[in-house]
Amino acid sequence: MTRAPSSKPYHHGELREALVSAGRKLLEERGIRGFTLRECARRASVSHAAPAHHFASIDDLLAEIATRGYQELTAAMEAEARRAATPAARLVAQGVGYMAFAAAHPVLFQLMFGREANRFETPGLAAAAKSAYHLHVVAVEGVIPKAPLEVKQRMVDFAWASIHGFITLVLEGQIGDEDSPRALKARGLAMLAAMVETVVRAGGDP
Amino acid sequence: MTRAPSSKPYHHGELREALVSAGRKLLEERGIRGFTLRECARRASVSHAAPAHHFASIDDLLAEIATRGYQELTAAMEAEARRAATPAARLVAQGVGYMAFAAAHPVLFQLMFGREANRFETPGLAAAAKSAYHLHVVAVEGVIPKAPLEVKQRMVDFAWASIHGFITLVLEGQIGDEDSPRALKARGLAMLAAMVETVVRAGGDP
DNA sequence: CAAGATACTTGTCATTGTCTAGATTATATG
DNA sequence: CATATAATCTAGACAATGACAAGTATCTTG
Repeated sequence: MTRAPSSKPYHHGELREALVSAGRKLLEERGIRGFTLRECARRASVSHAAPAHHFASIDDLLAEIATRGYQELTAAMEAEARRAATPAARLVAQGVGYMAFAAAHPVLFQLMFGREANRFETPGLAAAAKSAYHLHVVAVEGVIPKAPLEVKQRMVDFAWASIHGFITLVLEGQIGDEDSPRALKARGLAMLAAMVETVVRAGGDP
Repeated sequence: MTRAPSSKPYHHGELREALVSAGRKLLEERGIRGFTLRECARRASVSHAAPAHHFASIDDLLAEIATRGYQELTAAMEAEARRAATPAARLVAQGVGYMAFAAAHPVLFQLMFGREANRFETPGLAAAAKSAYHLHVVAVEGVIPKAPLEVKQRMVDFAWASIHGFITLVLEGQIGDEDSPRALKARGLAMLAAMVETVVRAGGDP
């Protein structure tokens, strides 16, 4: 199918993918401000103007990278969730998946949830973000299926905010900067436990 | 005291302050990626190389702007907290102040809690961030003074994460993008109420 | 095989951060 | 007060960047 290029063919063949992949690495290495189109092109072994045929602008490439990020985040949450036996365990597990993804790809995560990627609004980006969001909704509904809709919505806000806030503060060094990785994980799990307890109570009280 | 410059004196007089002030406006206008030193210089009516005498690099200026941001955030939280009658009300009020500040200065807030400002580590930046953090500690301790230290610490994590996560998701458009400002504020308050209830319960149970 | 579309290169432009050298003003020392 | 010295600013230069234009090579389709 795809022939192995002997020397250097004029057509790259999979330049779009190569740019996304190189860009992702570059992003983690140098941060958002250090991200450049030309360096992506260099790493893909093409000229500096080649990317223009696949991405309208640097923001377009960033949006694509962010989109992939949302897809991976969703997959990471789902993978953890599958191991959970109860709805409450699933909510915790998704939180663990969420945090683990963010910790593994801190700059990508910041790109996804910063305002930079959204400057170039792609339908794919919105859809990918939506499906990650949907996982939170499903997990919370599993825990409090009989609660009124408004309570459910508020608890989705609450669950997501706790998870997202905690890992964001950790990544920025505001929380647990002096803790061992082990201790930090315990802090995260304690946070998730408190969150789930709140959700359970909100559904089971009345 | 400070004479009003008739035409254009060679020395600006307060260039450092002018750069910080101009930079802050520029930041909100164009986002982090659109922030440039030369535009700051232009807005302060000096040459492009003038800022170098006050800031070692563009990251240094960004760090200074972030530092001011933390100081203002602290002040905003304290101002709200002063109106609160009970410890629980204070915890909520500080959360309101936190969110209001973030909503009023979204890009500055993103700078403060992104990884960009921290690339250039200033002692002032760390101190300013610390004192904002300290307010959360004090507020939580007020609500559950008799709880064990570890519970307190976990609840500080929890409270801060909830507040920070919620407003971050709002700013990014992930939460409440279709709500009216009024409805969104209600969602925020509901979130804070759920958070405070959890903190109270964590302290009063045993 | 021809013709046109696609993928890529080279060259260019204004703009950027940072550096060096020089000009101007403030301050301190005698 | 005079003058040396430091602080502040300007002007010019450099490599790097994002974007655009124009040309070249390869693929595809008729």
